[in-house]
Amino acid sequence: MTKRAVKPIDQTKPRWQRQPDARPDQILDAALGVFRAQGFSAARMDDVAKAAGISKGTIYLYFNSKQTLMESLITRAVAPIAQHLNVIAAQAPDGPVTPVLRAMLTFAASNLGQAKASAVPMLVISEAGRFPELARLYRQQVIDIGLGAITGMIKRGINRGEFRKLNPAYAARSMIAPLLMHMVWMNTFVLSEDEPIDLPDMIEQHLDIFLHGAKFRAQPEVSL
Amino acid sequence: MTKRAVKPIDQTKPRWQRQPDARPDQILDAALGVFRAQGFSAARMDDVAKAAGISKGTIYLYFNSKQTLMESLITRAVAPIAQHLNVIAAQAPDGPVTPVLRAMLTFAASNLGQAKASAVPMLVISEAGRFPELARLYRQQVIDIGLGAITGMIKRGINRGEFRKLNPAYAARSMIAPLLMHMVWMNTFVLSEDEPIDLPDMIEQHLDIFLHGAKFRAQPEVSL
Amino acid sequence: MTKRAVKPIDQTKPRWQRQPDARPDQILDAALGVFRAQGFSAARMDDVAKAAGISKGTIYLYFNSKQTLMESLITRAVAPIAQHLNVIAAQAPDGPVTPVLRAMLTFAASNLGQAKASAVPMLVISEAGRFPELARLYRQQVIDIGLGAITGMIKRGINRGEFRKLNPAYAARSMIAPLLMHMVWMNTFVLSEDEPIDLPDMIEQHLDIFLHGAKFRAQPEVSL
Amino acid sequence: MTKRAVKPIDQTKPRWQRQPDARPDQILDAALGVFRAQGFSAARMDDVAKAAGISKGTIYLYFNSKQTLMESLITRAVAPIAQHLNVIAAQAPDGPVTPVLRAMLTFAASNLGQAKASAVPMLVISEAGRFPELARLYRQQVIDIGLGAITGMIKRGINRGEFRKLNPAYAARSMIAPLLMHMVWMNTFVLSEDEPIDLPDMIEQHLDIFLHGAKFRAQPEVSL
DNA sequence: GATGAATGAGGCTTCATTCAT
DNA sequence: AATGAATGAAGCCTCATTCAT
Repeated sequence: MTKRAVKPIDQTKPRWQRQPDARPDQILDAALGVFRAQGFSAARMDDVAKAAGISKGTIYLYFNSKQTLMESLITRAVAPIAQHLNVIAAQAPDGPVTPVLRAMLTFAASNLGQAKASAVPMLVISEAGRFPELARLYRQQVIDIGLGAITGMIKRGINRGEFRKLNPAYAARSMIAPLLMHMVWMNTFVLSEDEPIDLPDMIEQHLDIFLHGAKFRAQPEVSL
Repeated sequence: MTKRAVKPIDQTKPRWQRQPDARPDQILDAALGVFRAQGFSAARMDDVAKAAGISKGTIYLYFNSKQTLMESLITRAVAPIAQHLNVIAAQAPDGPVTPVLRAMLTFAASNLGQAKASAVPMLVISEAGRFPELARLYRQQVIDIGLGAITGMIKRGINRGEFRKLNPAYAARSMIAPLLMHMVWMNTFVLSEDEPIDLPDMIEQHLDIFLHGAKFRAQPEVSL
Repeated sequence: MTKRAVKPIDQTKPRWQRQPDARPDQILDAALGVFRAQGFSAARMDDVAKAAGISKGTIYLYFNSKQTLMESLITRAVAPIAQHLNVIAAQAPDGPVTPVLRAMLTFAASNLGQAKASAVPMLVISEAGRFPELARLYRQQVIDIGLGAITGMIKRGINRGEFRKLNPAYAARSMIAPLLMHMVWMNTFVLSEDEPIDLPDMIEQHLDIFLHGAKFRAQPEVSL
Repeated sequence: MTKRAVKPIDQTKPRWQRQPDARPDQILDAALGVFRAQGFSAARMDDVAKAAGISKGTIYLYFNSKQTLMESLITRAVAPIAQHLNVIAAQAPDGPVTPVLRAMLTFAASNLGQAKASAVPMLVISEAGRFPELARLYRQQVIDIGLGAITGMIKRGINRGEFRKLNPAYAARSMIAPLLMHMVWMNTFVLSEDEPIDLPDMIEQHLDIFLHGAKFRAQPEVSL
């Protein structure tokens, strides 16, 4: 009496499929979407289930609790990023650092510029108060490595005389900050009527400003 | 949401109207602290009451709901900032924009560098999914004005030939991004064992890089 | 639209009364009734609340959990019994133990014979698997003291030559067992069509058998 | 309870009918162990399955529900006991009843003294509130017959002048109560540090007391 | 027959909100 | 105005039961 028999064709399909291998990722993807849209606390497990196309109980076959879901979400995101950052850092050739830095930031931008990729860091930022452990994990596994690679490259630039004498940690922040800002912006403040931001363009200009501004200056101009 | 008891507060006024006496501010201060520490959803009205040193029921004499509390919190923060930014923008003198921009960013940094001042924007960022209206309000009342002032100043610099031809909106982002990043950092990723960041120092170096990198270049160097 | 206005007279009564002092006992009484009828696990907090004439949430103002409710129930029952048993034991006069034992069992019977008084021990028996701690508490606070007093009295009877040489612990069990059995019986196996058992009569006869059977025999008859 | 799928089991037979092969007994044995340890409600079908070394779904090939499992458990236990009691009662020879009663109680003790044999009656006692039907079944098929046999024998003893004039129903209770008490004790209140109770010894002493106490007395002693 | 993944109703518990005092 | 006891809707989670494999 409650079932609608809209498409008799579908009656041959089973009500559900066994997918023990695919489920965890399927659930995590759904959770990511729901958590992003509503925040962790406000999100209901029912919504996650619905988004994943399964029943509420099934989630608990794969994750012990809502918290575990959140933790797994972040852990899952951390691993590949950390790995990739390490690869990039290891492959940096000798020679001028400017093109390397340009490549690094461009790569990061092409990555975090996508809504899905930035969802996890945004969750980390939003829920850091509730999940300090995960914030720490993300920091150590992702940020420290990424920011560390950039800071190291800047140091090398300074040593080579390519850049003037700068605080490399601060310079690294100056360099990547627009990327973080863009991430926050797109997830928080962007309005539908806004003129869209072309991230590659913005990053290119930012690099242009930054790299020029950072390079060695024989006689510093006065009075900026 | 379905029931709303009649409250002595004048319903025709906006809900975030400041009450004449000190209670509302006392409550909002408490709420800010609790919301920051636990997130909006996880925070309990009991905790807010305890932090304010009053009973739970008393909160409802001044605010209709938990949501209203959040809304009032952000609205209360918006007004003075917007006002102040307007004043600064209006007072900008003619002449070189570089010192003006320097002053603007330095001022903003000295402000948002404090934990309490950054609490509200962090809340907005964290709860944007749940309170898009408030994110919009904050954007329009604070960000658009602040970012607008900076963008305008950069435009003027371009027109004066002080800066080279840049996309001013992007340049403004390049300029203020480290400030936002610092805010996020301090509220999310900072660890107790970190070497502390000296915000004024960082901003000074950032301005040095940025303003040099942005200024007019007779013959652009090739291939950075 | 949902409210029935059956008796306009009652409209003057408040929907609920503040009774912070009376609540805990009120709730425990209700819980006892519900647990007895349905068993602990099968009982729903809703039912307890309904039986207590309050809302479900109110229970949690006074008890942390369903388990706590159970624990409090037993703890509440233990205290007065233990106390009373101690008093009786202390007041036992010197001289023949037979009348003392008779008084003790008669008292216990008049007490545990009532359905309400036996509800807690029956709960303990039923839920011992789930709450071994509570069974231990009941054992030590009630049984050990009560059984101990009887055992001691029997020992005295043996020493005085009033009883023959018996294992006092076993004899004590022989003596009180019908009481326990009656308790179990009334809560488990009694049928409406049964001829009712007159507990005082039964106990009297039991005492008659037991005390005669236990008393000193000059020359034990053979071959029973 | 609302839905019941068609099962290959013949629905016309009583639900507790023993299956031809070994599976049902295997499951019931497992269920008995789990129910005893955790109580009926707290026990999970998963645990029963694990204890039986099969999967959860398999249980439902043999039993329609958790309730049915419980029912079958008790029903299975009832049949052989009732049968055996009947045999004993039928074989009682003429002549003095005292040795017959002694034999009956000793037999019962040697039986119920074992943990496994007492598991079912303990379950009945614990879950009587939830399964009054089964309590009634147990009462009628086991207790009424067993207790009836003893009561009858006592009556005969009275008629023969072996015992004095007693209420036979009460006397039967006086006689068997320590056995029930021992069962409850071992399943509920026994502590590891207790001096162990030697059931045969206790029963022997109890019989000694009881049978002496019950026998005919020419001139009743005064003032017990 | 057997399995165990999947379901979904239902319980305990929390907490924003109400209201008698 | 203030309190805090009381409410009740709603969410997380469990687990008996079903069903595709």
